[in-house]
Amino acid sequence: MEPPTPHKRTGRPRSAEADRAILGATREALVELGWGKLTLSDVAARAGVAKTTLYRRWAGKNELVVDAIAALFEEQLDLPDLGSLQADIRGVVLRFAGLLDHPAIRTGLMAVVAEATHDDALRLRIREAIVDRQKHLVLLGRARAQSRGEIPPDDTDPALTARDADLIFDVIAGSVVHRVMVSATPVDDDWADRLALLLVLGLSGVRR
Amino acid sequence: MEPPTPHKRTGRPRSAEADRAILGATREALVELGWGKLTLSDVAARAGVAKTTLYRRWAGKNELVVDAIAALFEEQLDLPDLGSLQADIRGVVLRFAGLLDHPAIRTGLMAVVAEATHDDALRLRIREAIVDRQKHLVLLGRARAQSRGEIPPDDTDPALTARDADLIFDVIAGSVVHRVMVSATPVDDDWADRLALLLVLGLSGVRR
Amino acid sequence: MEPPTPHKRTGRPRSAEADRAILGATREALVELGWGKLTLSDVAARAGVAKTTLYRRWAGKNELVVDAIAALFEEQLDLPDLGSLQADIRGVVLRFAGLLDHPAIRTGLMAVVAEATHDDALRLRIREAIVDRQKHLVLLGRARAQSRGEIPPDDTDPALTARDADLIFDVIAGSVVHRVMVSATPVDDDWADRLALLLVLGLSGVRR
Amino acid sequence: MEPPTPHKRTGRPRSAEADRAILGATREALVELGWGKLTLSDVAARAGVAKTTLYRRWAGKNELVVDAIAALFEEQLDLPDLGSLQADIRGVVLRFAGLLDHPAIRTGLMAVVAEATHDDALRLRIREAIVDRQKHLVLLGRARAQSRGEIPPDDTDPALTARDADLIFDVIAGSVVHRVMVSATPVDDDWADRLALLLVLGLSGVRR
DNA sequence: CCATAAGCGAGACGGTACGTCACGTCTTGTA
DNA sequence: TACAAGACGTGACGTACCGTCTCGCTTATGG
Repeated sequence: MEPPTPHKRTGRPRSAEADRAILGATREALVELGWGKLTLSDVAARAGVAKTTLYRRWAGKNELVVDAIAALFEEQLDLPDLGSLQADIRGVVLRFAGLLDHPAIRTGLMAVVAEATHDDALRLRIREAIVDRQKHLVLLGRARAQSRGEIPPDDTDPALTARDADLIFDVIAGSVVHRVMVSATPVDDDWADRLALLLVLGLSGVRR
Repeated sequence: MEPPTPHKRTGRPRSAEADRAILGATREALVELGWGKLTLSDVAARAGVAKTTLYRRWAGKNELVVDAIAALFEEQLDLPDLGSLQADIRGVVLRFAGLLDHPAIRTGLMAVVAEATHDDALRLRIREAIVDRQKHLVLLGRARAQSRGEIPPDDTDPALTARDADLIFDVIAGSVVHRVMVSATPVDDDWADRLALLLVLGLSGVRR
Repeated sequence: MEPPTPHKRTGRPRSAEADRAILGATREALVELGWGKLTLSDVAARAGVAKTTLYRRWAGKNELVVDAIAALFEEQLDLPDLGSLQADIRGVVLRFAGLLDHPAIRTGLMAVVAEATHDDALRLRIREAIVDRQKHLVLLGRARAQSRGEIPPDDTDPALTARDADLIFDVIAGSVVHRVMVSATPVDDDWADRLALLLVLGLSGVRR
Repeated sequence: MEPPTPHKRTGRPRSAEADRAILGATREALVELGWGKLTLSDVAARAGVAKTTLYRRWAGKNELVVDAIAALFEEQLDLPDLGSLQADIRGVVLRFAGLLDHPAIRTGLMAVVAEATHDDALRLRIREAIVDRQKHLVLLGRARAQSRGEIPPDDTDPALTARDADLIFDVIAGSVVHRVMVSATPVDDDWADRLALLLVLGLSGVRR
């Protein structure tokens, strides 16, 4: 969440307060207006900040929204120990779905992902700011399950380990997003249950 | 693909050639520029058509882009019988990933999905034009697996049946989309294999 | 005064009304605000016209102000026959000074001349729009004086003729401008009288 | 040239070097960019000085540029005795035109004059720093001509005397400036000759 | 068979937001 | 206290697209 464009040592330092206000105003505007109607002028006005201050820190709408959303992910997603692998998966699914319940997050996230299909720098930024930070949840869940004896200990080959984590991550995140965005059906306890069960059963043998 | 706004009989008829040129130009521009930078003036120029001609047929950017993308999904996917449930899943995963390999489809699909997050009519249109056409594959695959004896016959409750099909559909489609769009890693044979295995194992017990 | 950038035959024609409104608004704003505070956005607003319409016709503030002032010169400067060469000169001096009495014209004219010292295109535009159109007054005045027998008929060499006209023009215009701008003393009847007398006497022998 | 805003004794003294660098950079930028495009940030950068240093000494663009230009007019013009009134006039015309040959003087002088049209303090400053210093040449020239017997001795009324000197000054200076700035034609020997002749002849009778 | 009614290209129009620039002020750390 | 550096709020800039609106012209049908 710190300013993405760091600066030299000299001169007046950038206001950290401004950063906070801007990201907050961005989320607020995103909720009220949605991606399409959100304008940087409006964000600046809401944050009580000059437009130039905003452009000094972010290159454009995409970058700003990525950071604004990333901050939400940061604070919203964690993985409380619910006692079993299935319960842990169920928990993270519901939590993720809860995030996507905010219309602004839903819209903003999809919009930047869409833009990222033809903007590699943007895709990289999304990866760093949002995706990679959540992937550790998968690793954490697996470690817990191993310590509980629910799944066998790690492969000796770390490449295989990472490969499997990536698969699980794509399945969990992708399923939830597709459910919410495309099927446009809410993620309820029952659905989360069944997805968690599917994964727990499947995981038992996915390693070859 | 015919003009969505039909017109009276009299006067000079609308040029069908223009419709084709506009939709083609839209897809082309979408790939090059993405949703955000795509402008209707540019589309008109590419199509060799006046802006008025374009606005006579479509109400705005959303409608135009959805139509342009929907045309790409006209033909239904099919599901050749590959001998086992796992092979069938693997097949449909690779086939779907193949679709997303086209830049026009990748960019366009994400763009309209993003837009649909705050446009219910648009979401409905996507459902009808794109999603529902593919969902029958899940049902077909299950029927085959049942006839092979790989999974037990249908629940007596058709609601439960539909519920499960929806889950599978969200998992398959969502995982592939997330892999391609967010993780930005190609879907290869190995990944498809592992996803199919995960599902086959998981399906054995997901029914309660 | 017609649009400086002519256009093709096709498409919607430019509004002549807009041109009139813009030039009028420019003069009005020039009077109220002066050159420095005059903004094109404000001019557009006064004229009830979009900023784009303004930029479609003029490249910038300088060009616009030149045209706005030129129109004033056009309508204000003429040369009524006052019966003698001295009276005619006196008349044009007072008339020119009257123009420079408007603070906005004074400011605007000097500002564009100052800018023109390092902008050849602008200098050319000033020449064409303002200076050259007034120079004919010198020729007209001379012709009248010759027909009255106050000065001898033209040289047979037209180059010499033009050379002399240029000298007279620089002296009259320059003296008035210097009096008003630099000496900051009003041009009154007495001063005009004495300048006219100086010139009439001087002209009697300036030709060699 | 000393800092117009004097300061207290205590603390670090202001750098005289900075003053020189700033005024030099201002003249340089004025020639390159003209009044309109000249920016104080740019001047500061050229002078290797911070903007604060600049604003500590001058209140704004106007004040800075006037000081920068005034320094060029420090040394007074003189008037060598060339043997006749006409030759003396010719000499001062060429000398003044020579001054306007420097691009910095040409541009800067016009710029401050333009600015002075709506800034009385600025006009006063120009009068004191530039104009009045040159006006004594007119008086000197007249005295010489009188001692040569070329023109009659002074009026008994000193007001009339000053009045005539002002007229001559406006005519000479104004004509040269108009020739150089507006007509954008160089002042050559021939033009100076003819202007001087015009004045000598005219002066013979301008007194009433 | 030609009048009517639309379609069409071109491009101007009133808007709105953009992203940039310079202004003049301020807040740092260093001299 | 001066100074270099540079962030800050402000406000105009000139541009880009939006969706609408004339224009003058073309192309089908139907009275």
